[in-house]
Amino acid sequence: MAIDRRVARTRTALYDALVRLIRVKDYDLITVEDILREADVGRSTFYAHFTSKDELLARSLERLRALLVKAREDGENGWSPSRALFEHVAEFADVQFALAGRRGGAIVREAVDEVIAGVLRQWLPQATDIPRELAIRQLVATVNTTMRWWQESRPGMSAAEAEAMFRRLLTNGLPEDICRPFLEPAHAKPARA
Amino acid sequence: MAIDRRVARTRTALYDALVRLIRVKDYDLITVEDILREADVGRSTFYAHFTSKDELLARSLERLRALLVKAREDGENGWSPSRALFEHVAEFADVQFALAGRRGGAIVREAVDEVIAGVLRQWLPQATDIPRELAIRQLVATVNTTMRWWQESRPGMSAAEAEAMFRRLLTNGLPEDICRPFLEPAHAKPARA
DNA sequence: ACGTAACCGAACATGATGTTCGGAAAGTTC
DNA sequence: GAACTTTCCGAACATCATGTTCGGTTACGT
Repeated sequence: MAIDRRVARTRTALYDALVRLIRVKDYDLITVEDILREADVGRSTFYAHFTSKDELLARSLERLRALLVKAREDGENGWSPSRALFEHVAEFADVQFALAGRRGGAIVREAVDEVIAGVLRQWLPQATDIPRELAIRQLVATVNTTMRWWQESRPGMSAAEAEAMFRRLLTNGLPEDICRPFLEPAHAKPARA
Repeated sequence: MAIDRRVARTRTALYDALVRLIRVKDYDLITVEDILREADVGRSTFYAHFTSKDELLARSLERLRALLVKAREDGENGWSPSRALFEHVAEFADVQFALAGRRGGAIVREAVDEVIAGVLRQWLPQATDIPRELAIRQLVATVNTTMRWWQESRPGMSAAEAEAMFRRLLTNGLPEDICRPFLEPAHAKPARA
């Protein structure tokens, strides 16, 4: 009693269609009808499987979760999960678009964050020093930040380099001298720039 | 030739209404009509001032920008801009709601990030070590992460404590031992590398 | 007090969402 | 491969939010 071929077909058609569209236009400007047209699926069929576009997105991100889990289990190329993630994004660099758009980008990033946070909750040990949930969120945010910066400001950079930047940011933090104007009161300041 | 009282009145009425609503319901479930009702403003009037709900949000966040700039200039209480920001959020703790909601939360957070990034771009010096834009984004992301964690997981914590946590995260980064499962391949399981 | 600019609100066009339903077209089982 | 079951289709429909228009009213500035 396996799953009906038709449902599998329909669903992946929808997943693929969404991804294809997301590369080309801001997520929240994509209408359900766009997806229907792209996937060549009937309207009522869509709502038989998903309650909304957002649910489709969330469900289609199961693939990302799977990729992360697999990357850790296989240890392919001796890569860390972190490295695997960056390499993956390098391959599908057009996803940049998904993370870029203002309104839509925020929504997609949020969903991606949730997936990554999910796997990290299973992987990371109890923190000794810092509250665990905070550590997880910070880690996720740093991934997100680095990726976005990489894709937007340094699209030429290799995945390896980007990942190195990420590690540094994550485990060293930011140099204090850069942050000073935010972390210190304004007094001891020479001339205003 | 000052600004017509009516326009000032209308605008602040709309700003206030939006903030009031945002505390109570997810940003993207708020309709323009909700805002109109809450602010007691006519439909056509709204569109005479703003092109969309999102623009209203962005413009109303001018207040936040002003607060940050002022906090730095005054150096009130000898507080750093960072501290001032956390204190401010403590006062209006209900804003937590704005940052929480999934869809709407992501949008609001994005808009807030943009404001903070904007002021930091004027404050932070050239980075020696790390690309400036990356540093800015990382700083903003860390503020965001800490705030959210504070409001969601440790609502009782004082602004001072939360800000201390923020500084630590920002300038020290995360302890490596926590991150290991993400940064190392799964093989090298035995402790120590 | 007068002229002007802003506000109101109802009406309208547009376009997206989500539901319903009968019939066609798989798929699955024996 | 026939019978039974599930899914898919697609058109029609109700609903709701958006954004625009316009004539009439109100309140501002000088």
